[in-house]
Amino acid sequence: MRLSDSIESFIKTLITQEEPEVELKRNELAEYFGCAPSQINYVLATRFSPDHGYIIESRRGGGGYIRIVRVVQSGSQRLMYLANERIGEAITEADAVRLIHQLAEQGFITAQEGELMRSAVSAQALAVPIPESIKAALRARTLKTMIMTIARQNREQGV
Amino acid sequence: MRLSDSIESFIKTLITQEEPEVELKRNELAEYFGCAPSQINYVLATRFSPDHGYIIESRRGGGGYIRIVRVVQSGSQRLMYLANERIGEAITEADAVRLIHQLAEQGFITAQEGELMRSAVSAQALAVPIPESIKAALRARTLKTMIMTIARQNREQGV
DNA sequence: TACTTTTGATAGTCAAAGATAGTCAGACAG
DNA sequence: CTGTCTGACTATCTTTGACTATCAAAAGTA
Repeated sequence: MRLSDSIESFIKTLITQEEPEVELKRNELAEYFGCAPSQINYVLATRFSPDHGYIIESRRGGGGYIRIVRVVQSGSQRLMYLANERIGEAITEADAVRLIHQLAEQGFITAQEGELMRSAVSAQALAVPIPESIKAALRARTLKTMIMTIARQNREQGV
Repeated sequence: MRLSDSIESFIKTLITQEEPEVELKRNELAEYFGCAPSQINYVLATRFSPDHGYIIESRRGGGGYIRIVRVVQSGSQRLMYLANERIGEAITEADAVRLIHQLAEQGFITAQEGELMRSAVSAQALAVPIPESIKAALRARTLKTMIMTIARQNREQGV
């Protein structure tokens, strides 16, 4: 069994129905598995990304931590579909606007939140000197991260 | 745990709705927490700055003190100030988080909208291969655009 | 008395050390 | 070739201590 898989499973046993978030020390976890600390980052990046339905928060320095939050039930469906199939690795502004509109129509977000999301992926926000391909990737990641945040809020409110 | 957080909480329990200011002795507080007096300054600088919505007044010498006052500002002028002066051409994630927190505290946005904004400028959203300098510029533009959107919403609602 | 100096009590600043986490290029394994 | 893993380097956050600045009151002085 691959190390990454073990770490992944381990973390997943810590995340339960009642408590869908864990807080870890990167160094402790690395020591527990006898691996380089950066290995933890690799696992987080490849198995706990927004694409997988997770949000990561962390802090450096004394008392630092990594918090892993599961925002959607495995196979919870509609949002994951939107995130993975509809958005993918890149998305145009026009498609993003359409998607946001649907989210609002389906009651996932309020009109105000929709406008905020639209601002975040607008040409104006992305008006920095980088290739359009990178902008499309940024739009995708930003949208997905925002959608995961919404999902998390909904979950916390029992929606 | 983290000393700074304890001190921060302690001070915040002393500041209430009815009494938005406290007066403290730096040395007494330091002794209470068993730390170096300069630790208090660190907490004030990182958690009670004007950016956090507080003003500090103090006096040295015999009978010296530190007074912490929570300030409440409002109006869309404030939003413009934040967008133009406070953000500039680039901003770090940490600064962005502080600013968003302040927007929420001052009632411009809901806590949920704040989290949405946070996610839009999070490391996770910006995890594409571009230099940190570009990311800082993107954060700045994204934040400004979102703030302008909020300002417009407020106007339309006559806030 | 009126003015100046000294002293003790505070608070402020800053740089260094300590404690974490993040990034990325390259080695490695299947 | 792809995905995994590591290590060196970087970034960020916290804590401390030595040194500095300020103030009020007491003491000294004319």
